[in-house]
Amino acid sequence: MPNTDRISKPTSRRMSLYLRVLQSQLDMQTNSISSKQLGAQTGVKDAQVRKDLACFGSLGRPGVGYRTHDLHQALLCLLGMDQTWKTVLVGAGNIGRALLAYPRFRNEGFDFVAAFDQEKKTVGKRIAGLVIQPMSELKKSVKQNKVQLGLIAVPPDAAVQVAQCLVDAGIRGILNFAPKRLDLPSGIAVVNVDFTDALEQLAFEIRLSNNDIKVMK
Amino acid sequence: MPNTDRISKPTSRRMSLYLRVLQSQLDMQTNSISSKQLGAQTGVKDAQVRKDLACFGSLGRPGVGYRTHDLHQALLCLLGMDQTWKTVLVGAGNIGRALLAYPRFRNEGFDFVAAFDQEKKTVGKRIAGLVIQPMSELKKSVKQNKVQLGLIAVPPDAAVQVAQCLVDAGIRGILNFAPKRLDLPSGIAVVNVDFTDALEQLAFEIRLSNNDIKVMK
DNA sequence: GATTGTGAAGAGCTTCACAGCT
DNA sequence: AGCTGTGAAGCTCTTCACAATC
Repeated sequence: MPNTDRISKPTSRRMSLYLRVLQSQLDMQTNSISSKQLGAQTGVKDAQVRKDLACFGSLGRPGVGYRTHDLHQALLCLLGMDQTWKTVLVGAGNIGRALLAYPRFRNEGFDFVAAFDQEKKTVGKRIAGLVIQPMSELKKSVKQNKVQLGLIAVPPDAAVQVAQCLVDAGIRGILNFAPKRLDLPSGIAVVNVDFTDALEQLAFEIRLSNNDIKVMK
Repeated sequence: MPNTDRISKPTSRRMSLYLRVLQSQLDMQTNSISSKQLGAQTGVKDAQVRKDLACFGSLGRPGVGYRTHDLHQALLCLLGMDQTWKTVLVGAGNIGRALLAYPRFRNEGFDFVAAFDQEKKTVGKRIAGLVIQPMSELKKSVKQNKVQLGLIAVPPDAAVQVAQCLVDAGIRGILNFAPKRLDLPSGIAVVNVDFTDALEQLAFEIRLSNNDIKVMK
């Protein structure tokens, strides 16, 4: 039983990285993995890896490392990948449709039970096995199916309203692809994925390495 | 002329948030904005906003705030949005096609000059005004067009190879949508966008707020 | 009166280094 | 010998608080 109080955000992000390494290692029949190896494959220092994994108690064995199977199980459980998460998609535009079809989501326990869109043209179409429903059905569907997660892939102006609707319907967490800040009650988890943000970071970093930021009027 | 030495990663991320607020404010003819207002709309404390903006020198006026126009210009410039970035897409699957069609990219100065895919079925198709080319053309095209940015949206196993190819062709930065760590020479900027990561963070946060992490064998 | 810019304090994260275990 | 777990040191980021400015 991990001491979750001490798991910081940076740590939980790295946990995802460790999990990914473990998943590729499991196929290869490796019995153990050391903090050094894990670190090398994730770009993290070995001491940091050990600190991160300390929340699992004494999982590693000195002189050997961590049993891959046990560590994999522990990470799956910690990151909530040992259960199925009922999920809905709101917004079936280009991005939304790509997300619906993203095979990795289904493989990792995210079960899309419904998808919604405002456009009459889109409603009724079948994508990745789901028929797109009108927004008017959203609240009812989330409640009835006890959906826990919502993916928001609508234009920024609609995002706040959609989020509120999901929260009213009893959702627990939102993955937000709209470039818009969602100010939701505590108790509702929000993770933002913002493509423009990411590209701006990239442009900024390139300029930094160029020593190129001079023009500032 | 900002002192870029002191701009930390957390700060540059928030700069993107400030820029977004400014862009919506500009339309509304507001002359000035205070650190308090900026903070309220981004979820950042006012003192933090002022510290972040300190790299621009004395841009703000005590008692008044920051002139929206000047701040907007400064942020555009800092984040590299005052120029056009020649960009290629590698991988024209569901995600790749959605990215090509994402209108925000074009609006913010990212100019897609070419797109590539391995699948013969996909090559030759026209998406968002671009004809998908075979991978064999990638290196030549990047060199000839002096492309600076690459978007990688290929399966994880192919990502490393594609990245190497882009680097060899002289690219400056990579936005990586493949769930795979890219270990590239310093001087090449990499920003990762990992959907599975994001969903794992969400699942983890929900469990945290549930106080639900008990089972750990 | 309102707001900036910033030194100093506070909080948090990472790295070091080593005792202790296998 | 090799590796973990961890206290302590070092570093970075955030928040506070207030003099200076408009």
